[in-house]
Amino acid sequence: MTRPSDITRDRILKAAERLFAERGYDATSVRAIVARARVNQAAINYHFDGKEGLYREVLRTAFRGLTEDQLAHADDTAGLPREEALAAFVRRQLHPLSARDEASRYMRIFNWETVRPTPVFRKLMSEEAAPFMGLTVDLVRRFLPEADQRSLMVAAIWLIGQCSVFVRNREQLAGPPVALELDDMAVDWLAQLLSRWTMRGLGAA
Amino acid sequence: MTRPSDITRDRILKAAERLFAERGYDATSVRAIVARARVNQAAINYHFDGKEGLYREVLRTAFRGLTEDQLAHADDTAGLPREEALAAFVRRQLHPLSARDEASRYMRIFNWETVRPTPVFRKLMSEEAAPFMGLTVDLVRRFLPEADQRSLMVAAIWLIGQCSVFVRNREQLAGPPVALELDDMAVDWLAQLLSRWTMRGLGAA
DNA sequence: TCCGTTTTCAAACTCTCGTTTGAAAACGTA
DNA sequence: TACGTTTTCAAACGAGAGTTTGAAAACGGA
Repeated sequence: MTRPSDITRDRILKAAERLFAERGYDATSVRAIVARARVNQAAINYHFDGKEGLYREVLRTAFRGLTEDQLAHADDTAGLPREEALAAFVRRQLHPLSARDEASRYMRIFNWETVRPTPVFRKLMSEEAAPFMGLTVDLVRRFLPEADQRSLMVAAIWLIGQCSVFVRNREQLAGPPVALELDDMAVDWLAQLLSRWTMRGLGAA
Repeated sequence: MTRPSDITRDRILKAAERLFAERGYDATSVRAIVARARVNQAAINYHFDGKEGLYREVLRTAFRGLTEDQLAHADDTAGLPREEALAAFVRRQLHPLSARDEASRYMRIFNWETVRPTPVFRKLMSEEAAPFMGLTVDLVRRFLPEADQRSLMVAAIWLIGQCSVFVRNREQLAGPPVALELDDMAVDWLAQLLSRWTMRGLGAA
């Protein structure tokens, strides 16, 4: 494997991932991508059938990367008491805060999409978000056993939203007027705080 | 006042506000703006010294409009019991869900900025967001009278984040796999749900 | 009314974008 | 080695972007 052509493909993907995360789809030019990847300009059209096709590929990678972490632990948490399962879920959702890795970039790509979703993203979302949403709904159901489906859905989004506001706005929150510096220890502290408030909110002791 | 030239200026501002809110800065062309405003293409450069100057002006308007809107209700809520004050705050934060008015557009322009803040926006934010944050911190302090400043800050962001996740992602949440349709009645129901969970989370009965 | 200023206008300019092209190079297999 | 295929490459294309231009029109005080 790893034929020369695959190397080119990979370099493009890596460069595109970084640039899309940093500037968004529109503001990222094909020329900027090929310059960073040090490949020819026509390579994107050859390997990905255009800029949009490349973006689709990057989005897929990002989505898998973000959700597989939670999905991989789905079985573990199912065996835990609901309080511990929730705490673990929150801690994992906050993970991009304590690591400047792929997950942070993936999150950033998603941020661009939340304001005005591209058709590519909409499709991906409607096709592949179900497992993750299901997992989250299952979790909140353990606290709201009698709630209807719509309430469970809202509770799941509520839970996700509480975490994502910190992840999304980390950079801004670091500055005035909030000045919230989040080192690794602070992230653990934050996770505990959020877990406690969420559990109490959903009616646990 | 309202000389003919001011009318042109105003038409451009109104059209730009709508288009920037809808599509963001990059994806909005000056040709689209002048078409909607029904003015000549050169008018933007004449009156605002270019697209960027126009955006700066729109951003200023948006910021003023939003902060005035939020802070105008600060006095009302100060007199209410903390539970009612919180409910009113949540309902107010969810307002863009049920109205397509100026405030919703302003919020949307801000959403664009949270992904990749322009220098103009950063400055505006660090200088003028303090009153709104202060208001929110005051509100959560009524539930956490003994908490330190950092916890209060986190609680304030937590509160804001719970609401904004529904506002920001309204379009996506309407589709699969969530399929959360939010008409006016549903927004009221959602506001009640969020208020209740938040209050319990922060330790109120 | 007259005249200098302000404002509008259609057209063109320059730049960057994503994509296409056709040939050259590299590759894999017999 | 020889040959068909895959992959790379430099160059150019057409579309759309923001801006500039210079003249025409509208305005406003004397």
